[in-house]
Amino acid sequence: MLEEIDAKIAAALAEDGRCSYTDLAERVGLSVSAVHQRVRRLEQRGVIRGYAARIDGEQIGLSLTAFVSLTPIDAAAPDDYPKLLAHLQQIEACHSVAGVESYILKVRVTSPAALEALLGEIRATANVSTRTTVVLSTPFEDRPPVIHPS
Amino acid sequence: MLEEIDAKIAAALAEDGRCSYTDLAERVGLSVSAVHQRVRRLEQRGVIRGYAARIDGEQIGLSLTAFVSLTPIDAAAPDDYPKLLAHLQQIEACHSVAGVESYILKVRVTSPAALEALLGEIRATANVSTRTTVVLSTPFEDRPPVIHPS
DNA sequence: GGTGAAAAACATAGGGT
DNA sequence: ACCCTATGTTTTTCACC
Repeated sequence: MLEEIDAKIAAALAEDGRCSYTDLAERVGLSVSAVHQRVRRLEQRGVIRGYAARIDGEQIGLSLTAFVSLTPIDAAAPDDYPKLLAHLQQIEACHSVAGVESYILKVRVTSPAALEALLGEIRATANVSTRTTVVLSTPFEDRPPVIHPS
Repeated sequence: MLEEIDAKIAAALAEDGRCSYTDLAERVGLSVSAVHQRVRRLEQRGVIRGYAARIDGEQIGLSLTAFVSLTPIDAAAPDDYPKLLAHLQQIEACHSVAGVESYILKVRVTSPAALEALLGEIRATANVSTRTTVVLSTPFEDRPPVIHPS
């Protein structure tokens, strides 16, 4: 949880990751160096885990997004699936979930053929059965979180 | 699709959104101004849609993540659900999907009570039934996409 | 598309309150 | 924790190839 000024800073950077310290300082009413110090503390504390350009998948040929749910085939512990799957770079996210299935993956690929190949690799790597939900369109995504103070 | 140098630049910025033009220039072997120009073109073309700080949800009190699937209750066209739902800031992403359900939302809230309240708002706003899958842990998330040239 | 150089803006570290 | 100042870097623009 964040104190009010830190919340404002984090919110501003979540929205515009390249916002200058000078801008931030004006917005929150502190000096540039005070803001700089606060940002570094937010980074050290792990509140800010890094910065990223938001890339449009379509424009770089990743036109197919899907959610893939995993169900273990034998009763082996699914605890290390993430480690097994991490090398597959088409997997953008991996969530352990409560429900009939154990994990939900979000994947992005160039084509149905690439999806088929990826699913094969996932099944082979982790010994799971998969259920895939294809994304048709994405009205919005990656919206910055609401950051409330205190 | 991107030409080789643009692909390198986009990949570098996807990984570190605050990477300086000076650094980028060294990596790709061009002058600072050439790189600057290319980045601006990538931004204009919409390949780079912005920059964001990666915020750790846990650390700002958003300790509960879930996927919410929507099924329309009457046969009304679900085309404008996204517009209806956009004002709910706890919804981080909204995907239209192929499958039994029409949409998948990714939501982040502070508590089970907040999730309950949010689901009520979603149902009331969009006239849908919901199916919710709670995230237990997230081994990885927001990994930068693989950007291949050409 | 690309370069290089100059001006303006910014980041960063140090010392003081 | 914050402010101010000084210094080095980075961003940005522009004239030219």
